Amino acid sequence: MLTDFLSPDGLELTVCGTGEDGLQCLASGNFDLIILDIMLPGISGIDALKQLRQSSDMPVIMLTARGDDIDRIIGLEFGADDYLAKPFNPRELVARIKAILRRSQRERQDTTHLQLGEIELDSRTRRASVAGNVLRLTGTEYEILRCLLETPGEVVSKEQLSERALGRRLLPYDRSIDTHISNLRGKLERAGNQESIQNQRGIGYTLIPGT
Amino acid sequence: MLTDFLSPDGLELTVCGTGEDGLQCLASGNFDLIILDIMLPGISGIDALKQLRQSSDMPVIMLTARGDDIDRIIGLEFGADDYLAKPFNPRELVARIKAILRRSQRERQDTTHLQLGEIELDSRTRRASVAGNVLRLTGTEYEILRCLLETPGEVVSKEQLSERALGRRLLPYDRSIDTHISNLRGKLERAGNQESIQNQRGIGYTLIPGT
DNA sequence: ATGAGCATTGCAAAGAATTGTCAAGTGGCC
DNA sequence: GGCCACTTGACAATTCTTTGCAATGCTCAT
Repeated sequence: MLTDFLSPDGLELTVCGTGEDGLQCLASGNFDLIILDIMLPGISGIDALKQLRQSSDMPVIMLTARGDDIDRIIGLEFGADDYLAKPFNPRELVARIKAILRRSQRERQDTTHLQLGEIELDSRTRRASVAGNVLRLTGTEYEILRCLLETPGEVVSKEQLSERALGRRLLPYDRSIDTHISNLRGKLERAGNQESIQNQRGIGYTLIPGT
Repeated sequence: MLTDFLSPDGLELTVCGTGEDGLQCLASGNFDLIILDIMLPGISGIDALKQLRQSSDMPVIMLTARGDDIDRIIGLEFGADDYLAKPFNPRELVARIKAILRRSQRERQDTTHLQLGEIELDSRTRRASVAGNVLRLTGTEYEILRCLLETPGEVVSKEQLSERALGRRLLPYDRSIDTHISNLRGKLERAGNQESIQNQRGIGYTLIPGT
């Protein structure tokens, strides 16, 4: 039933019958949000939530029996993001899903001030600088640098860079990222930073503290 | 209230009522991160931050009144790492605390310096050197040397090396590791180091203190 | 102890895949 | 048109893998 209501809005849904099923499903797939019924066969919704929260802060909307304040309060305290009493209006569910997705998306991209060594990046003004020299970066270059700065020292795959900076999947024989990286390196070097972006062959790129 | 939300995640908290209090508290204890309210009795949060930044680069999260852009911008310019508008979602605070701790922890351990005899390895810049001569290692060679340096004197199996340096299982008839070891030896020797990488037949390789 | 037989390793060289970079091409926008 | 950002293609350079063979080490029967 839910699937019918969600798909017109471009939302995809995977249904799991039990808590165990759900947790297993989570491990195997890539999801943005969880709708969790308190009343579950097997482990309870609360327990499932508790377990989930140990490893993830994925948004959760709880479904509770009507007026069941206790569950609701407990749920919110264990880190649910919203709740809905059954029976619910499907349109309301869609609205809440969208509200939460919007918020969590904003939170993700809302880290304001990134810095590594002499490289600084202010997402408020979308400006980057090296040792105080402001860089003239294009939009794509800025996004790539931001991806790298968010996890300094760790490898970021070209797939990730393509999806986040270019907004599309990385295609075979796609040289765009390579070219952007090359240009970005050039700008960083001209501003005084050497060898900060390193390639990990077949994996991606790493940003290391520069000279 | 905050204490209740932070302790489940293993975070300890010390609360100070005023800015003066806070600065004094900092001097006496060992902290990882500061949550700073702009609105403080006594000196303002901004002033406290300014003062703090003269002697420390400890991570700071600022709490501002909702939508108070001015405070936020000033705060970031004086070196806050992130901000949160009041009233805030406690989970969001926890998430940001963790993000910042993760970052600053990584920066700290990225300065890790491995050394054995005259072989040195700087994981910050991913550079290796022998007796001061910087080596030109490829990514894989660097990873292999790092594996060996992490447990000097102990045997590291080829399986481990393959998984950590190449990111795949060691296949039958796979000679890649052997070849990389060979090349690595060549580079070490040319830089002045003799016989540091020894083979343990059927088991793996060992790094021993060099010449 | 000795040497044949087997598995493992060292190393060089060829081959394949990935990446760096330049230059040209495309398309949007003023 | 002219400018700018992005994409694409070409070519060289780099890095990794595979292959071949000689060298080494281990086991076991003699």
